[in-house]
Amino acid sequence: LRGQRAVAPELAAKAKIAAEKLGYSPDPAARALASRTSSHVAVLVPALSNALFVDVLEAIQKTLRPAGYQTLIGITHYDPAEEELLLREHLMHRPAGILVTGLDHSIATETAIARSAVPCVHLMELSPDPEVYCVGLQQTEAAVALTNYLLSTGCKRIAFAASQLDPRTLQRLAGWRYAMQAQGHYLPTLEWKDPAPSSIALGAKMFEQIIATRPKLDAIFFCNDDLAQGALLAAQRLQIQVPQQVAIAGFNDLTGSDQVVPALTTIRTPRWAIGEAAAQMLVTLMSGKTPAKNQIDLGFELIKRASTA
Amino acid sequence: LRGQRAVAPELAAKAKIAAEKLGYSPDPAARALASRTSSHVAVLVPALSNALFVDVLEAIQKTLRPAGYQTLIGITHYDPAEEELLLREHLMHRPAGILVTGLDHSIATETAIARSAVPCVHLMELSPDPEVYCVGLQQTEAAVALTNYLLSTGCKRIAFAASQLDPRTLQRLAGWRYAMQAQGHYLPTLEWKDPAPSSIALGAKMFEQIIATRPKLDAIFFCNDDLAQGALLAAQRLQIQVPQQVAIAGFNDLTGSDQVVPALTTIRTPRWAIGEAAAQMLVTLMSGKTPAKNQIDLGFELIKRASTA
DNA sequence: CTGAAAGCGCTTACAG
DNA sequence: CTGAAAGCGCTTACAG
Repeated sequence: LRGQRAVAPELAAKAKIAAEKLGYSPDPAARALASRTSSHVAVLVPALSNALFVDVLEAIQKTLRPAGYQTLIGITHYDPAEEELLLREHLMHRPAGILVTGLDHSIATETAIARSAVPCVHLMELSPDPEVYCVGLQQTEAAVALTNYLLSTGCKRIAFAASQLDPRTLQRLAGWRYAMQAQGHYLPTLEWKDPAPSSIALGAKMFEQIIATRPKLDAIFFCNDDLAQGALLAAQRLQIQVPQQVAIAGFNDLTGSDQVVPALTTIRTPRWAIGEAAAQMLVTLMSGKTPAKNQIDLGFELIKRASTA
Repeated sequence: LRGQRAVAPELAAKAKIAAEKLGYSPDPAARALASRTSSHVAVLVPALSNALFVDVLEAIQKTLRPAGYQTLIGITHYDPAEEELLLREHLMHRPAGILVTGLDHSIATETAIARSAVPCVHLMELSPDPEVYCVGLQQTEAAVALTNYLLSTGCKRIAFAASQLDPRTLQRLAGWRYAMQAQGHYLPTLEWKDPAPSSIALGAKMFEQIIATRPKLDAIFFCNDDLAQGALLAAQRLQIQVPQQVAIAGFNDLTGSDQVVPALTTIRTPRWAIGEAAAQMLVTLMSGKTPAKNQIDLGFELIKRASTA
């Protein structure tokens, strides 16, 4: 009835009809107990308040559901300890697969995944280890590309404003730093860090602080679009012309970034494609097959808009 | 070991120690099979692109996880047919409880829930039927309150701009209509409807269309904050003064609404409290108890900001 | 208050 | 290619 066994076709058809008639539906619990694996996939993301992950999740579900898997979403709040706890809880339920964000996890998380032998694909980043399954983009390179673009428009004093300070933000910081150093424009005082979660309100606050402290900046590169959107609003309140007085750029091309005034220069990240490809790779792994590649780099796109010269 | 049975305490302690030593962890699949119920709760929300539901979900998970339940999130995309399909899939897994958004569901959805005998709590709205478990607010009344406030500031020609046209949006439309009719200011031409999902970009587009068609409006009441935020940006591009030329109001008090220029007048909805209270009510029901009340009205708050006079 | 048996509804070897 | 038995790891009555 599951199409697993070589059965005479008429017999299978008869069984199917009988099943229909009786309204039979298989019990996932019994199946899970007998087969020692469930149809659940645990997905661990840092936060849904970052619209980025909403899009990733949407793409994951769209791919996993037709393949017969249920998605269990865990929100780690960017906290490795919470991630570890969530993972333990999910592992108890013997998921068929795991999708985790990024590559930086606690040792306990890493070993728990490895020991469980549950297939696992990493989202958003690319690992130097070719054995690790991951789908993402070169965060560092994307930041280099954006910084180089800002430099090419004549900006020299380009600040980097980081919030949350999660691994991907720090990779972008490294990319900015690399590009700035390459042109001899790097200064430690151009780095702004705030561990608070990114939001429009935080972006506004950071912009006010940065402008108050360093009034002669050419540009500010925010690690996420919501911060940059907030900065644009703060600039409007302070009557600071963007990009004439200071250029502003973001990262991710979130919703609204094409609407703000001026429209935001940013890096578009292929989050739907990442979610879909990662889910697809996991489906392959869960069915016992080997994916064509262990790593998929989906790239990024520099979006030039009016918030930079 | 589960603390269900009356057991001599020393014996229980001994068992506990042995369990620790052996690294015992119960198998949820076996438990589900034997007890005919799982520890899963299915949560059906329309979309995660509306930040409102991200907050509701966060509160639900925060309440359900410590109680030992796993959350299975289903996204219906505001489509009753998709909701029905999702619910069927979830019901197959015999969830311990269900949380659904709103009260308008397909007949098949309603009967499937009823037949399953799985406890179910409805989110966001309040039912006229006292038997139905629900936690939410009076959407209609909230819209009346906001409209009356706009009227009290001297606005007469107040348009209502609706997107998505889901049940809650239509309730708000009804509230606006009621308040406008009460003052004799209602005109059918003041109603603007767009079935597309609400977003900042759609709000900008709607604002441009409305202004082009009806240049002499006093105010526009958008059914959701993201639309209103987009409208504010469009007004800025068109150099239309808010609220001097036209006042703008939204609904939900989403993130950023306090930051936009001018800050947005809106209705703050208690979404975290709704998620928490609904999850709590469901936990009570799942443990076989009767909740204190079947319906919880968590109210709303009128937030007066600079986008209205 | 405690132990041991039966059974939940499947899947997986194992015979035929 | 097909049928029937054993067993997955729990919970739930049922004896003692």
